[in-house]
Amino acid sequence: MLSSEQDKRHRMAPPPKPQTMKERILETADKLFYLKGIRAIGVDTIAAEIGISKRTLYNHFPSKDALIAAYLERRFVSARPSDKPPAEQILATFDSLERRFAAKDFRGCPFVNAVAELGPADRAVKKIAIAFKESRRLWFRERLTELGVRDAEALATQLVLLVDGSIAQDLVRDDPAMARAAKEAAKVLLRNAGVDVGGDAVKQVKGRKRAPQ
Amino acid sequence: MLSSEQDKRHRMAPPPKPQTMKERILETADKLFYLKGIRAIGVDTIAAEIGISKRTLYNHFPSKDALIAAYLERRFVSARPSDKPPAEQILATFDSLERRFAAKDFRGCPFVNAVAELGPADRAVKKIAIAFKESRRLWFRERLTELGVRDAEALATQLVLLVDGSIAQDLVRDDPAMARAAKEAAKVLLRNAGVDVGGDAVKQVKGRKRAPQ
DNA sequence: GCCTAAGTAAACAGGTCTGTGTAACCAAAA
DNA sequence: TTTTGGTTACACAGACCTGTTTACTTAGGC
Repeated sequence: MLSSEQDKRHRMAPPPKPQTMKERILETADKLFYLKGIRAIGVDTIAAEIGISKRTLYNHFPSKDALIAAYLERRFVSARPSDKPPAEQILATFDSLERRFAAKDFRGCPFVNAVAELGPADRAVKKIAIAFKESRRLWFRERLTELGVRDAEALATQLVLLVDGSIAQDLVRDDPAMARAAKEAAKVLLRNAGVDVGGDAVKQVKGRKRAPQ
Repeated sequence: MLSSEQDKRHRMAPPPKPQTMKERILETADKLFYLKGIRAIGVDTIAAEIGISKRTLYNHFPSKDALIAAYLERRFVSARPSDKPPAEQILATFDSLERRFAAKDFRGCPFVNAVAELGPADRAVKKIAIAFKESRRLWFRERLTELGVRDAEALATQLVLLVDGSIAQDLVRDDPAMARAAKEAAKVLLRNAGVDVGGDAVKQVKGRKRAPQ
């Protein structure tokens, strides 16, 4: 007989369930952990927020620790490649920071927060936090090397200090201007290293010259 | 144990007591809150560490929240006056940071940690954290003004970013070199503002010149 | 000697947390 | 049909938390 009901395989539109249960749990855990704090949120709260039973949550993650680890790993997204010139990419980092600060759901660096909350004894958390910080430092270093900066290693570290400093300051002060201050400081440091960041004369540049933009 | 003398100091209190019970509670709370985290330490643990009953603790502090507030206020020590030239004072800040990073009991900024742990909803904690950050910024600004720096306001903010950035980085990486990196960045920023920090030519200085100690 | 203040010990109330156990349910697959 | 697997609802264990209560002890000051 011809089926009066629709083909079961393509029956419903994705809107209600576009993602798997595991993803839904992770997404909700991310939101709550980040916004309210890892220790402040219990697994009950997460399950209730999604509307599932706690048992289901534990069917997907063996423990809260595993959920925390998955949360941090999910936050560890690598930067997308960009075709903009390296100096612009570096400075754009701070613009992006400023935008994030302005959002009302910004609550500092999830990795720093996790280490602060869970303490240094939690090796798993610390390990991924270190990996994240190092990856960002390497990202800066790569761009600086591209720019021909002599001591890219040291300058990358200094830029990272500005990033984390502005994040910490914004966390307590809620002042997106911290990102702009960091950007200005970064410009000075870059200029001092011979990078052309526009707006001012440069002491001396390594032989290679870059076309503006 | 090594604490036979220390024990005496606590036990056999000479007429002018070396410290009152309230101070002992605060000192212990400070150590544990800072090292292990505020949420990780219960009042029982603090009382047990001192060897007093929980009731005694509650006789001195009406609630754990009050103890937390007292802990943070105790951490809020203002800098001692110094007769060294301002530029040296500023740079010495980073040397002091490096020394603190090297100590094994360093665990980041207690105010940032408290905000990260307790969340933005805890207004009392956030308030004192903001006050502390602002006081440090003003300390920098004062010295910069003394040095005749034009935009002391902006530069003070940038120096604060370096301080907090190195603290955050050291918290996750345990790398005291972060303080040195911050110091080098600070030197560049100061030099750029016309301050003589030694070791390099200065673009242009405001009329006032300081004797190099 | 007596009184007061402070501390001790231990239980307790009422709450939260993580994680498990159990029985029922429901839909799709075999 | 029966089976299977994911889910729900709910109770529960065991631990820990803040804060209180009760009853007892101790040390000085009068």
